[in-house]
Amino acid sequence: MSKNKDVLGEEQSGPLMADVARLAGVAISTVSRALANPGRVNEKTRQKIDAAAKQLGYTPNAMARGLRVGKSNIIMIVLPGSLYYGASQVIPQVLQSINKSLIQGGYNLMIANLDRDEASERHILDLAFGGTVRGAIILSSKLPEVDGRSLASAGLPIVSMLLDMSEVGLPSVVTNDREAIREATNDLLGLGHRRFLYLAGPQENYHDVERFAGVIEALRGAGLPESAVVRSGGRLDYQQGFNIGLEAADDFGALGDKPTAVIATSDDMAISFMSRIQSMGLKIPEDLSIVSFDGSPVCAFCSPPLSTIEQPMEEMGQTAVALLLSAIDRSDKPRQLRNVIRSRLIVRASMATPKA
Amino acid sequence: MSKNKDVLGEEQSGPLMADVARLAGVAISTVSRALANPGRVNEKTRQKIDAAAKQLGYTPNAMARGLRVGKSNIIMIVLPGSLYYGASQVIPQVLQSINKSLIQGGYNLMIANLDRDEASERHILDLAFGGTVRGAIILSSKLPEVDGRSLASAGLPIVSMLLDMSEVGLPSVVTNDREAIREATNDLLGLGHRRFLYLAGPQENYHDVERFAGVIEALRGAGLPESAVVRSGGRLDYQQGFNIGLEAADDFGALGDKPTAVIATSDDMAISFMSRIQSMGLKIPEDLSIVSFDGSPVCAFCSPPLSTIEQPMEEMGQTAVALLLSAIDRSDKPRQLRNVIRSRLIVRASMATPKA
DNA sequence: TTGTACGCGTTATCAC
DNA sequence: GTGATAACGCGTACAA
Repeated sequence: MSKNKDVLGEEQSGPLMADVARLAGVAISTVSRALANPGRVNEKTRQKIDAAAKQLGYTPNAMARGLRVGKSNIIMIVLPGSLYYGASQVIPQVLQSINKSLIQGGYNLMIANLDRDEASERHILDLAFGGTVRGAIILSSKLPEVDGRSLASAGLPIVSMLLDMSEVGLPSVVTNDREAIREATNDLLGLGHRRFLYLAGPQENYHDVERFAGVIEALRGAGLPESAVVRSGGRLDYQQGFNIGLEAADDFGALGDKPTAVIATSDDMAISFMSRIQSMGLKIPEDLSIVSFDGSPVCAFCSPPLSTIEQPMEEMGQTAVALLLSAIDRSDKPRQLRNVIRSRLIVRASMATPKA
Repeated sequence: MSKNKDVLGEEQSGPLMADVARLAGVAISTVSRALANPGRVNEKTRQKIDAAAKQLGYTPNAMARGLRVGKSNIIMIVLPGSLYYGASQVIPQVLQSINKSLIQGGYNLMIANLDRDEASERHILDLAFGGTVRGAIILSSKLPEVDGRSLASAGLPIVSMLLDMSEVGLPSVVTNDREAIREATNDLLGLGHRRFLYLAGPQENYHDVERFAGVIEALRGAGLPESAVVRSGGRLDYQQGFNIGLEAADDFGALGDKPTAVIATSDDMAISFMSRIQSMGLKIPEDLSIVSFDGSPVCAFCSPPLSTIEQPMEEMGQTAVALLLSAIDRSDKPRQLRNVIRSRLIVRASMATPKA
């Protein structure tokens, strides 16, 4: 029985299963079955029930169902605050891709921000332990852990995206950063470059390690020493990639033996770096070649157009969701924890043969 | 009693209120009170209960509470698919700002995509009528409506953001688009520009109308006819702002009496437009001045740096949440439906006096 | 195939 | 101030 009261100011509550049952002339449980397992009910009664439900505009109550079956249909995505910064377009792409895949599977997406304060950790843990969410996709290297509660021990399926956490047992969807940047470096070597500047991200994290390793591997392959690359950036307190690029440009100006090619770990850094470098009178790519990471659409419209390594966010999101849902449905462990999605170098005019 | 079974493969379920009650030696209802209304319980027993809860790592079940009190603590944000495109950085900023404000109020944020298909509408309606969400913030001009169910009649507090929907009774948080673009146009007039190109957004929507009106108002103020501005863009099927800019640049090339200033309704359009215009041999700002909308950080690093009208997304998000929560708590109507947050023109080198 | 009865975990209403 | 008890709306054994 709908609790609708005609008194204004009262909470409205839509039609209940009981209302549908009464209108269709059947028991509540029959309605329940007709809606959930349409197969286990007489075709004729099912039609009666469907008609009644439609007539009343009935919508099942998700919380009541969730409580009863002991499961929610909400997945949370854990976003570190630092990811929000910059032009990388990563967040919208990831969210749209993941949400789309989730909805097809009957799930909803909830956002959880993981900042550096304990409150945000506690909040995420409440979501996990309070039964609000059924699984999590994390884009953070650190799992929330407060007061003995830990996201890892919440009994919740978790999939890591962007960061490889297969070593701690989490299914992970990552790109082949190291390989991609190695190939990009090889391209630069092939053009004749012998001295490099590497713009590190804000943290000594997985990506930084992998990407720098890719550069080193390429150098080794060409018989060059590690000293052929100079590191810049990597400041923990800089979240805006743009700032890193500016600082790095200043660093570059102060450098003695100048590199002829720059490898940036994000498009933001590359864009602001290039801007300042050009205002210092240097020409791209004549004086300096640049390649970066992220694949932001805006790179195509820089002057000169910027070479960048595109990360297939759409596919990563789909894969992450697929892994998560399979972990939820059949609780079997995935065959391989580490799932690599290949990224792709988009070559543009910012790379050329060195002048001297 | 926690249903933990030591059998592997069984669903884990954390400690219940009953477990806390037993450990503290009190009744379940007392635990409930101690946690919800700490004032209405003896200080000493409250401490016992808190200790027991902490020891067990108890987290209240959100669905059970929601079912009982008939309210959820989830807010949904309705994002139109078209908003995801481009470099405008609008989505991440909005999400972060809104989520932060919501969490402070004890709410969580759920994402709902509104595409052009009926399925996405139905999905949003299920969320609303199924009791999953307690309120909605919409960034879409159209409210989902399928099979007689309509989001407007879901009995759910709704706040519109970016788009002014005060005319249909929805509290709205908008920027002063028209005024801001009028002032920007005035600045261009002051520099000596008399002929303009206006790059319209993908739809004849609220923003387009407002912004174009701002241009016209400025022209009128200067005694110029409406024909002083040429419209370009505004194609419905183009979602990527970058493409609009490219098309518009081609349109510009074919134009007879060439404008000397461009007003773009998004940074994406302006960036790609400028890129192609420059590759056609024209110089910015000598041959053509440009100003655009969005305030993307990347504009500062274009060549030349791009003047843009910054929309204070952070403040808009906070205001939207404040409106929504006040509508939830005290169900009184807000004094004013239309809430205007002032945007701000950031002047950069892309604007100058016309050559001829 | 359909109906009856109970329980999911919590909060609110009542007595005590 | 505290404890027993009845809901909240739905799913699912079990019986019919």
